[in-house]
Amino acid sequence: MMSIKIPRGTQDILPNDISIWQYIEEQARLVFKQFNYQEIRTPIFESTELFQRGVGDSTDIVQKEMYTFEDRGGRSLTLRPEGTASIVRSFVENKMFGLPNQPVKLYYIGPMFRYERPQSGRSRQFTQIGVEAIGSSDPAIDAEVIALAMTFYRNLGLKKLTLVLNSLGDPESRQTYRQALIDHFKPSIDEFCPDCQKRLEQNPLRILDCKVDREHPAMKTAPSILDFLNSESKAYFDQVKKMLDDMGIDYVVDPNLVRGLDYYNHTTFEIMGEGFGAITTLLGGGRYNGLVSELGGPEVPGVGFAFGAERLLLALQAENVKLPVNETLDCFLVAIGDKAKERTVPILFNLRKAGLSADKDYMDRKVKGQFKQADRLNARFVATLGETELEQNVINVKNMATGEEAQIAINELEAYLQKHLKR
RNA sequence: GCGGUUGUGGCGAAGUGGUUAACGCAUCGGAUUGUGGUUCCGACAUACGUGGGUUCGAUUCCCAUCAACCGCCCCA
Repeated sequence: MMSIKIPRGTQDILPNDISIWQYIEEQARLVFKQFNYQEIRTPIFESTELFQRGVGDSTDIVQKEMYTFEDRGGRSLTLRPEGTASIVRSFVENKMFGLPNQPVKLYYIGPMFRYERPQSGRSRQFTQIGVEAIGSSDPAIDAEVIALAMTFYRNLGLKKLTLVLNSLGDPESRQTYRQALIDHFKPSIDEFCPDCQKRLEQNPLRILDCKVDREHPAMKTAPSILDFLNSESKAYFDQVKKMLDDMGIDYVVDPNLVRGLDYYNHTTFEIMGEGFGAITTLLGGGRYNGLVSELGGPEVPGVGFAFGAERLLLALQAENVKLPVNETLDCFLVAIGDKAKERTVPILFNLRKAGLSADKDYMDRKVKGQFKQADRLNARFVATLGETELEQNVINVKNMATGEEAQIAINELEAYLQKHLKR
């Protein structure tokens, strides 16, 4: 019989690797706290319509990447492909626009799902960590969110980062720019790839993002969004940039930075880093002023970002960043003989009750094997109990780093360890 | 959705159209009848991704399929 295998594009995170995940989440929560963002947890599946309306029907995500299924009640549900739509849904549904604390500053950590061909830095289930600040259209909040992202990465020790910035302007600017793009590309659209031909009417901004036609002459002469920003949009963007300057955060402006999701306007940004061989997007975000009302709420602005934890791990690896994730065990109990083995059970339990991390052998190993096991577990102390110790009610304690040994009364073991584990 | 590479024990990795499929690591045991991270010796191990085909015979050849890795599209 063939054994059952893990679904395509998914991954087990085994105990050996879990500490780095816990570390990253811990660091993220720490920064979020510093910037005063609070955690929110929403379901990993939602009504399909939420993503169709929220993310946008013309996006690749909705057109070909969603895990959609029907439940027994005939409802169309979808495993969330991204976080923002769900957060905004929850914001509206729970009437968070009425809370006294505005803007509402939220973060989330959890799995997302996209039906795609798996490869480096891309799987069908992946982990996103993101933040949303909903309720304020102060450029300072855009800058704050970006600063938060950069702070997090810097804290972890990443150096090779590039912050890429753009503005899509307000709906009016975007509309005039859209028309300008259509006028610009229309004469030569037959020379473009089929995807771009579709994009011309659907979402001409995305043509700029096309890698296939990058060298086409019309691409190079294409108008820049920055020339189409009306005065308010331009002023807004200038303020965001100034605040980043004031905080000493470097960035490059890329007028071709068009994100794949339809809901963005004004500020958009990405953080590029060394992912896997090439430079890649580690994080993406932007402002989404129309989304809350699009999803049935009042006219409330928002801004946020999300990054992929798996890609972060790749970047940390690529930059060879060492993380402090050494797992140790306070004490390992070695027993010699059946009597000692029995006696070891309550001793172990007492250590654990006292708050120490401790373990013993369960594989009937010889003494040497038990010490090897202790070593593998990174035990700081090994307490050995044999016939001779048992007779005198003492136990032999060895410091594994220094090799020092001491013989102490069994009932003083815990106190002894507590004392020597300090420092 | 398209293209490339690969698929042998827990891991890594040789190899062959034909009786028992190398080796290394890991694990366990011994040297050291009660002490680890170094040595030496020994032992163990549900292995040729799956399904067909060719053949007297296939892990090896052919086809298909699945999966992994990488690239494209797009994105986290």
